[in-house]
Amino acid sequence: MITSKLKCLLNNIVQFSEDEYGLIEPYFEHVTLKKNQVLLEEGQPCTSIFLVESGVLRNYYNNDGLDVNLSFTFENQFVTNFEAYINREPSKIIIQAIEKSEVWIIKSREFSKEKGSFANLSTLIRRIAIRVLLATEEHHNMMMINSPADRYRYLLEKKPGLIQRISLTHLASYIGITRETLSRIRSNKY
Amino acid sequence: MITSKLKCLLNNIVQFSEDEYGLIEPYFEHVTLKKNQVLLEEGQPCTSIFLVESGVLRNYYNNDGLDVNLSFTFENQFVTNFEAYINREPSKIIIQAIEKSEVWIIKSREFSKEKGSFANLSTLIRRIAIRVLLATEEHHNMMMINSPADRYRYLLEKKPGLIQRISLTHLASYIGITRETLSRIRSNKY
DNA sequence: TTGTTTTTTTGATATTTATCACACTACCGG
DNA sequence: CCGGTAGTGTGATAAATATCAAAAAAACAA
Repeated sequence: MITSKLKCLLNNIVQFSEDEYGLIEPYFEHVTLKKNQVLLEEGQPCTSIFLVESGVLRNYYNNDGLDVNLSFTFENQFVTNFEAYINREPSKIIIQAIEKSEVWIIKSREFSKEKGSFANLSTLIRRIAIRVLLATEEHHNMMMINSPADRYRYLLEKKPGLIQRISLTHLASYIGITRETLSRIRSNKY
Repeated sequence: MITSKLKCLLNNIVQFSEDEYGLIEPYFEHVTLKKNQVLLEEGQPCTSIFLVESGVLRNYYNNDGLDVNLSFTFENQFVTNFEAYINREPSKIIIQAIEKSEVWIIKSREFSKEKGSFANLSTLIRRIAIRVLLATEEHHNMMMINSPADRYRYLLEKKPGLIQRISLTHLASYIGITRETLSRIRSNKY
């Protein structure tokens, strides 16, 4: 069921009519995730885009038993694994709730045939794709900052919410350093 | 003038009719760049997508006088600065030819009004955007590999063409290390 | 060719970061 | 309130990487 809250979120991106909401409704599913529950598993196909209504998702992959965090998705943000989504490959990445989260699953792969006859839906997916792209690019540019301490300071300035809500351990992997080093950066040892 | 070579490149992405080529022709411009010539300058708006017909482009930004290389674009590949393109901001990045290059400038921002009435064009731009996105994501994932030596080995295996055609200095900045360190990695000092 | 410039390599040293081991703290359920 | 567990901080040491300086090699132009 498409709630008024969801409509409000979507209307920020594309204006839908009530008739259109009726048409797209079957492709929206609402789920509640417990802390640490996995939304997209490694090896699974990725046919959906996820929209976080509340809570936080962690987007990571596992490298020899070691987690590498790629992104965190907060309220009103979208996430998916584009590589798996576009190329119809099994996902190499894992998406997990790190707090209790309310998430909308947009099963956009399923209505791809209908998109041609439904311009607004096509526009919605395209705009979401661009948002996800820009978020990836931003993290990418952050990672190109040579010193880890500078990367942390960049986040402090540009993404204070991230620093507040994400644990030191997760943040360290996101910045590309060890827990210990981030702990020392934080206490101004460097 | 839309050449048969360009048609061949575009047909890999979307099938256009001869009539359609007539319509989109005004938005395609062919340029020849000398070595080191700049295609997109810092601070300029970015209203085009670039398609490399021959040669190589370097996509980088300048950080306190130091170049940070973000990507290299080879034959048949597309590049643009999405952040500037989408948000209509001045570009923070610079695109430069590092060899003599033949490039198509696709002035896609200019025909955005016509896109609605021209589904194929819309599809072309969307598919190009996805290609650029996936390339960015791939570099991003490469950068998350912790050790620079492993990043180099990854490129050796997955992108041998890159290693062959890009100078050590440019590669080092792309991998995120100094020239000297890359030189030593290459001669197996580590 | 020759000289000039750019790029790459090498060495010595300083700095940064990882690793390992363990102490400390905060939080949660019984 | 207690005890367990997950998360964070600290110290000592090893490893990786940057920095600086200079030589060697390669590319380029006259």
